[in-house]
Amino acid sequence: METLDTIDLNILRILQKDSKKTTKAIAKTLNLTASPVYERIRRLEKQGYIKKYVALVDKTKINKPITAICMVSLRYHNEGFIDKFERQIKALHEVQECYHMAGKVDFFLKINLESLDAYHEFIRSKLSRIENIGVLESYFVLKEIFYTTAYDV
Amino acid sequence: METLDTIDLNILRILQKDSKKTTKAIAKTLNLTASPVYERIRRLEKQGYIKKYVALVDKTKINKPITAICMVSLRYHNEGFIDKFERQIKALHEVQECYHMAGKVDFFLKINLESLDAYHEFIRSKLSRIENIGVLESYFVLKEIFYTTAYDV
DNA sequence: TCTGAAACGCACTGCCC
DNA sequence: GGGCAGTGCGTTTCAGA
Repeated sequence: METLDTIDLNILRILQKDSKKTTKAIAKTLNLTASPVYERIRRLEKQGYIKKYVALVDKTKINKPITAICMVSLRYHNEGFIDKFERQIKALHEVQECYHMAGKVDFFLKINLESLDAYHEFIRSKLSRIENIGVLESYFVLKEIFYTTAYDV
Repeated sequence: METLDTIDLNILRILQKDSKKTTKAIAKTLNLTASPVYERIRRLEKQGYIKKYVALVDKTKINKPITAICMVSLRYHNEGFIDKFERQIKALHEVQECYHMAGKVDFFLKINLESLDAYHEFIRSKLSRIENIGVLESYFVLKEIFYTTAYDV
């Protein structure tokens, strides 16, 4: 697994923005033919640089306009408790992202729902039912200023 | 622009997980032929339910192992200041996400970098140079427990 | 590692139900 | 709205350089 050259990075840049772009079109912008571009993409997939290809959906159109960031601190911090919490969070399909953090807050959760009512209900009947949660603080997104899944390679 | 039926939602579920799945394969799992699936996907794209198709890249492999969440509060909150801040943030390619929040914190930023040193340098030479920033608080991701771009449709 | 050509499969269209 | 058959294009493979 060698390091990536400029062509590889350019391919990643392009596919991170638009994975539907054809290898032919990519080849053209990189002044190559389709074959080497095709080979490189396959290599980037195989070596795990590209994890997957996904469709990004408009959350307001599918009735998930509310995004909340929820900061959670646990009461007890031994290994068993943390693992259990992680397993329980993974089972909640409303949670889109969950990070174990450094510092006084233990976890960041990003949650998408259809309404504040639904969020209230989510906290009441699901999140707060998880044992061992000490502090639970919610922040709401007023407006998405900027969002991209692309890294600056 | 009518509401989505079960087949549309199933297509969204599939494409959010794997956009490389062929219409043929999708058709098979939904007990349909390729044509109606193809038509529906085109409609979902045209009506904006599907915004784009992207490749998701492994951040550690491309040397961006550090993810930080940065909470920013502005000093002054009139319209001009907020707009200007948003424009300045968009120009920083290290920032992957930026949300205007409700509450005492004004903005959430998600930042990916190659090292803590790079983060230090980013704060010092870029973020803190933006005028009108009052409070600036950083949180670091120890471990990504769960991450998906898919909404629970 | 790239080019160029050849084979294959899927996307896409049009017509039928 | 879905099924079916046909066409073109992109993907995929391979020889050669």
